[in-house]
Amino acid sequence: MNAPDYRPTVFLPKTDFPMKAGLPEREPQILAKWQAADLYAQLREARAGRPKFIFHDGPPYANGDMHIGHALNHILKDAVVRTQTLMGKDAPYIPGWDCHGLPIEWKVEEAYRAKKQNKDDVPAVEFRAECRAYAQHWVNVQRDQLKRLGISANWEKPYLTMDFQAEATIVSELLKFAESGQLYRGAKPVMWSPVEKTALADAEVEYHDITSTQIDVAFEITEAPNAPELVGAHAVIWTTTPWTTPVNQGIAYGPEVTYQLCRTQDGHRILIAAPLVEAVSARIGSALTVEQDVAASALAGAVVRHPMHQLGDFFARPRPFLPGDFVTTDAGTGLVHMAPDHGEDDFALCKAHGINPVFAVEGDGRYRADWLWLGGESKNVINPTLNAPDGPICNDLRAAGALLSAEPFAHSYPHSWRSKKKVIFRCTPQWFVPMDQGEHTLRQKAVAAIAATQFTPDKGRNRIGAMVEGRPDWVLSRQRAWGVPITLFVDRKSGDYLVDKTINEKIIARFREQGVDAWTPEFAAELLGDKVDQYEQITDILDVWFDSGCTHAFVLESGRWPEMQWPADLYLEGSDQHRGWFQSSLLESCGTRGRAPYNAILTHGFTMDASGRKMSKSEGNTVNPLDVMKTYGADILRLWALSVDFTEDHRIGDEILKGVADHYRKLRNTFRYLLGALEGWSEEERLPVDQMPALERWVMHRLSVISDELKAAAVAYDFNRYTSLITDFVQNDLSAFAMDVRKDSLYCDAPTAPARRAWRTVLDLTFHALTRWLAPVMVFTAEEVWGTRHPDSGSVHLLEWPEIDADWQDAVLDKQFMLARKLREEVYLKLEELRRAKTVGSFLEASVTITTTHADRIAALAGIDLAELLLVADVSLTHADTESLTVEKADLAKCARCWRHLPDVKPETELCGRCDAVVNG
RNA sequence: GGGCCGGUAGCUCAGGGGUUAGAGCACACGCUUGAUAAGCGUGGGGUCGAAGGUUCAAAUCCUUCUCGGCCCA
Repeated sequence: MNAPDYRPTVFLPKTDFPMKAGLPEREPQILAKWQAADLYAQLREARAGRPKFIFHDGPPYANGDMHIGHALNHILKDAVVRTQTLMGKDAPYIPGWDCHGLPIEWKVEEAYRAKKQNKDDVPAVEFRAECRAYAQHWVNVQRDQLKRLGISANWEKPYLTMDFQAEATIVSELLKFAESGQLYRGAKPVMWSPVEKTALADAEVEYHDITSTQIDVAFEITEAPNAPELVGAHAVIWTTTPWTTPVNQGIAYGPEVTYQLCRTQDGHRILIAAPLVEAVSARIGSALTVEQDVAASALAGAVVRHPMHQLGDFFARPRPFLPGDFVTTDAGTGLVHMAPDHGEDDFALCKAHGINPVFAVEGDGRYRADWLWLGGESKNVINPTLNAPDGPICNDLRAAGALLSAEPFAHSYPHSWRSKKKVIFRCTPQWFVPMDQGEHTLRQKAVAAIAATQFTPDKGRNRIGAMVEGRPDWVLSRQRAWGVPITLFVDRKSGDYLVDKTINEKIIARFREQGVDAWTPEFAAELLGDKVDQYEQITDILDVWFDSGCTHAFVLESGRWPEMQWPADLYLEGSDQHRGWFQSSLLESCGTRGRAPYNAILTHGFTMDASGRKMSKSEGNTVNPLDVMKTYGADILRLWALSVDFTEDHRIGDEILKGVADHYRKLRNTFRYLLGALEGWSEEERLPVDQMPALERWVMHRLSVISDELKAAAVAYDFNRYTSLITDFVQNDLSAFAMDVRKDSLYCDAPTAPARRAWRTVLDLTFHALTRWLAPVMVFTAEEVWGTRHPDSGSVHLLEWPEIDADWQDAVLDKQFMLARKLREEVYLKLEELRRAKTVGSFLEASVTITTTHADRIAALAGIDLAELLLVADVSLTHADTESLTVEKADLAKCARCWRHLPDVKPETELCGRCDAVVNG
């Protein structure tokens, strides 16, 4: 006989909330609602007067589409701001962009080239206007893309470093350095194109294979306090740029290198590195006899003289041996000739020993007219004939008896991207901020500020600390057009820059009105009056790192965003910013305010491809966040970013995203079940805590414990822990256990039954907790879920941390359930055998008999309905002399409505007592 | 080449001297067909990047190597 169909009498979950998310279509609709309601403004209002959490957004460069690094970075920022907001803080988010600088300048130039136009023919004002328009275009593009990610920020009023107000702030900050005497004009070797007569950036240089002249040059040793026998011998240097020999000022040796004194066939004694004796012998065409080893330490304090010393003055000065870590024995002689004007290593080593550049080569690449050797030579230094074996340099050296070899040499050499001509390193005047000036130096202040800053992860402290301790003075100047000018006037006679507060205020005021275009000769004349000819108006612009170093002043302090405060609680960027923004902000703020502009720094690693390799367009292994959003949705990308260990490098790829999408589905389905299970809920149904059965109290205990753990994770910015706490709770405690156990009550108990009301009360608490906890992660889905149940109560994002009582925590109860769940596992192991033997299908058909020697366990489980918890027909747990666990098919009738196998099933209705009462009573 | 950092199941992550290294997902098999393009259960899967060393005992501490990353040269 067929059982009656009781399905219509069962209270199954009911909801319109779709299982399939359709995020790519749904998310933009939710976004539009937020925008229409101005959710960001609502948030500010909702949190007004609350303790503030000041996050300061680092400005991405306004160039190109959002890439995966931007996406990760902004999702993390958003998660910080949203979790802080959830915890009740007033956490404003002012997004910003870095708008000046070479890459933009370059793009605009590129457009000129395409039109066969020359940048130099375009008025500077016009050129800058185009740069400004270009930057604004990408700001708009990136802003839309970041909005689509669900980032909650003040998109109506972002900060741009090219705003006139920002440009005025940057000038004002620069002048603070000037007024406090923290600027000086020094020199530094830069890539220089003698053809274009301009400095070049690294990005403007390309390498080509060319043939140069390599020469070996002998310098006579005149003093050697640690090895007197060397006096009269010759130290041999090797170079592929003969034109630098007229500017030589010393010789570098490797402190770890062993040298040898060798005798040539014609009886000269020369000093070279031991591993290079053969190579040198071949080059100079003479057998070499090693006379003695010379330790590097013997060279300390030794001195040579220049082959052209007879010219006097500069050339007559002694040239010291200097220890240089960069000296290798890969090629050459193991002794490196030092021309501080023309090499970075040379410059740094000589500077450390008080030897300064001499500026012998001018902008057009020719030796200056008064230079004693080759002054007035018409060829510039990159001219091959000047450097050739039969050219003037080699000829003079040969005549002086110093040229041991001169041959062609093929190598890769930097060229100008624009003119394709060779470039040189050349010292040029630059503006610096000194790191070690005064009693309380900038370096000391910065080091102290680092010690006072909180780092997440803490290793960041190490990294920036090592950099700050070792870094050279800060070079502020660039010889460029698109940027904030260094607004200084230099006295042509004294070389000092003008410090005049009144003038400086006028400069700042003018910049507020006109921005960087204010810095014209006309303005200089207006400021200086008849003294204008006495001063040189500086036309260099500021390194964009200085711009970004000033964002704290503009955004936190200027009052343009009244919701902000100085200093920031947090800066959050990729670990590359230890050298970048973290440091520029630190130095700028220490120089002007004596402390860092932030209390804490959070860094993230880089996103690699699926196999852990760096993404690059040429490798074709990039993952485009815009595509991910189109395919999966922003919430998937967010869940990904907040699931990985972002403090290290981490990966993204198809398999990973599919895994994230699976996690998402689990969470979504749980919400769907909650919504269905809570259908028709009304507040009258709520049951007081003291009437809750044990399982309900245990779930509340778990909610309370997890609430604490989640808060701790959010405060520590440990989002990967935050999300896994939630998914583990949903998967293990709810889905696989409590929800499974309580299906019977939810589906079959009478709606008024206290047991069912208790469970629905807990489901309601769980719903409120989960929607809010997940709101900072799955921003769109949380809103969709919330709106499905509470369509008229505003955004989920306005809500605060769920009210969960610490009193719900119950260690005894937790132990009890740990034991019960352990037992459940053991029983299921046995039941699976029964099932494989086809004795039972559903575990509801099984009967469990347990004996144990542990009376304490029986006592601990007293008051818990084990049959209910294990979803079996019945459980007998008794004390005995042996441990045993047997399972068998229960000899009980099945209730046709609740499917449980029970003793009180009436054959005529096939209903158990409970179900009979619900259906017929 | 230098500074800093990392490598635990197919994937995302726990564990940071002490039983047989864990979780979730994925996979396989099964149950259910009343969360159903869902839910539940069981299972297989790891020389903890490699090699040395310290120790009674190493995924864990040390050294070297290797692979990868960021920043510099």
